[in-house]
Amino acid sequence: MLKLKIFIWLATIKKLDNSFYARPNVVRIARELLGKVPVTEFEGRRTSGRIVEVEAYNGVVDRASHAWSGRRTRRTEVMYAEGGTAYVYLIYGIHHLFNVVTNKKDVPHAILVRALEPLEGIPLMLERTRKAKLDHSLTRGPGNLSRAMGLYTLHTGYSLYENEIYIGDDGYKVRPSDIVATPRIGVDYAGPDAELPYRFFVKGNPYVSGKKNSG
DNA sequence: CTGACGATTCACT
DNA sequence: GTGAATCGTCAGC
Repeated sequence: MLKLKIFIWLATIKKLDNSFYARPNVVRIARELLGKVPVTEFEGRRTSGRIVEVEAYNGVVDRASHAWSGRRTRRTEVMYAEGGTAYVYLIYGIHHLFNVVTNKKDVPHAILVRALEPLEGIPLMLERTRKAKLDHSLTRGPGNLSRAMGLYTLHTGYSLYENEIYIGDDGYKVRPSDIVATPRIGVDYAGPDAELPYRFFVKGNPYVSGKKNSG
């Protein structure tokens, strides 16, 4: 019974494509990513989960963005790629953060995926994170979820239109009344842009990071 | 070449 | 609430 359900779900999940990622409004795309399903499949080992928290980074006009004022370095170069490209970078020398590049080539928009609810491959996620049993910390917070999904800096630049890393749409819809917008976490350096309501999460979901779920 | 530091997490008080 | 972990990146010399 469970196997049949999984089979049907696998057959119905549909990869998000360029018509989703290439649009101009990164804040809107971020909100729409809630409920979508990132999938990784490395060497036949598959993990996936449903997105419950994201943050939008609005390119050159956003002081919180790595691409603010057109900054273009070896690390951030991938942000200027076409929408549907993975941007994974290392922070604090420890954590790998998974982002999705949006908009067209040369417009460095990106969305940080901050939390998800695990779906497939939970045993593999536990193995990767060296956790003994499932709890909400498994995929809560951008560092934790990247580790659980097996995403590291070596994956930066990967296309999300291939089969190793992509984001699927299985038709699940988050109720608009359950979506909360707050300022982004950890961007105090961004001056007035630190106040922008570019973080979105699913109200009450236990995998959402932050102290009170409310920013 | 050097030094400061980060879109975080976790253990500890 | 505070501080340590840990290293690639980047600005400045």
